[in-house]
Amino acid sequence: MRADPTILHVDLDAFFAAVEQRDKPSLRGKPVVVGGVGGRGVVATASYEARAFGVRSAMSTAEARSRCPHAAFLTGRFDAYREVSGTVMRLLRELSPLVEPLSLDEAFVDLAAAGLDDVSVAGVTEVARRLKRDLHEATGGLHGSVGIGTSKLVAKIASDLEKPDGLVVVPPGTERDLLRPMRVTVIPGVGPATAERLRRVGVHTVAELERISEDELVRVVGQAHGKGLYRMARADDDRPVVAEREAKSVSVEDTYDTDLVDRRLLEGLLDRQAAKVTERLRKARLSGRTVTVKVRLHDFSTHTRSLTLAAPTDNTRTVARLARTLIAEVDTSGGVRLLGVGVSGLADWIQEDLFGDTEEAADTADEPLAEEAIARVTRGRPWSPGMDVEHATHGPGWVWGSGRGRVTVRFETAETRPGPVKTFSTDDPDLVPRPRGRYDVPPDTPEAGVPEAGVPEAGVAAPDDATPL
DNA sequence: TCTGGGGTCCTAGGACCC
DNA sequence: TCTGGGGTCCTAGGACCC
Repeated sequence: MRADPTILHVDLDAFFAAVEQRDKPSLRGKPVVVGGVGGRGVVATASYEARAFGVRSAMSTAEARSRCPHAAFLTGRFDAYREVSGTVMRLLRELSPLVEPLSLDEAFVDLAAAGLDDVSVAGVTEVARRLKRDLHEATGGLHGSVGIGTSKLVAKIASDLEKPDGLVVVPPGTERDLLRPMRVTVIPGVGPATAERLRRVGVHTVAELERISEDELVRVVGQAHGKGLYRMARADDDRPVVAEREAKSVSVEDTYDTDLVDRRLLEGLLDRQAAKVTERLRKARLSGRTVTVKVRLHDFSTHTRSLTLAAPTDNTRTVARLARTLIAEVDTSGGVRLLGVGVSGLADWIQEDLFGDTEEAADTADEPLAEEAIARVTRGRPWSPGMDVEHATHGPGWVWGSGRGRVTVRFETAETRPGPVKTFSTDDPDLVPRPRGRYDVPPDTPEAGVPEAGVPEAGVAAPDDATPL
């Protein structure tokens, strides 16, 4: 805990849904749900209009549909979210060199490193007001909630208090009074399992948590968690804002619409995932020693099998071969709903295979039977709801929905007013996926005057890159 | 119509080493 | 011929976060 309120936490309000409403004017003021749209999808973000109907993050999309059938259900456009996130993070770094992103829509900023003259409550309140205004302008209308306090704990809790579009500064010395009446679940790290353990010893609020001894807490929730909670209950938190964090693992996983049993199919899918993971490793110039296969069975039980190599690898065939070996150790006969491949124990990228074992895209060419089955099972739809498209004569728009050989498009962008809704054949050559950044940079922002600024070279989505959330 | 995907951190037992 | 104790690595599972 610092003497001055110099830790700031920003959280963009209903982030994914807000970006969709920005880029799709007809959805402004309407319920929007972003997440998986398949039979086993869950909600990533719901707009506040959808939350009014009881739609929440992590709820199954099926339940969200029943609660709010008239909402727009969209798959995520992560390139767009990453772009907006980048804009926000740049803004924060103008405020202070010490910025710690927690996710695309959240970050801590250390104002002590910002060289401010005035870190009084009034001073930092003014800083936050300016930040919210700048953020609103730079993002084309998004809102963020800001919390400021003497620690990460307090700043994070504060940003949540007046959502959306909130601004809460917790004056030094008032932290414990703020926390005491709150439920223990406000403390990050206290989820359902920990809350239940605490409930069993009569602890529901932070005030009650404060009355438990450290030894007792360690007995109830374990060593690390217990000691941490003992301090958090007293708002005793001096964790630093850490700007650069290195990745510890890279992984890919997919849940399938139906449970899979066929061995060759599972192996073919693992090959694809191994290719994806190693491609990401190579792009990041990383390699790893431990390969992990994750399997979720029909009964939702989750199993992992891992193996550590003597030297790090980023080789697709090495990872694929290990993945096949590892899955053989799991009884998958009852059906597999999720399959994943991960690599951890990361090292800076090392040149390997000096003797010419060159990379190949995939290792499935020798199994054409599985290829067909893979194509049937893979959920990447060519036209997923929400994706950006362009029609030769009607111009830019986005996919409302598709099915039975038809795709319905709403013609509008952030700048063009809502236009017509039209339906096409899914193989209409005049309709193509639209690369990011060509129409969706709002006017009157710094980016608009400098076209290339808002258009990162990686922002072009491949046609088949419609991976569901 | 149950329960995503990408991560981080912790625990606990066994192997292995000094 | 009763056997300590610490440290580190590996593996599997689980809680939690957004």
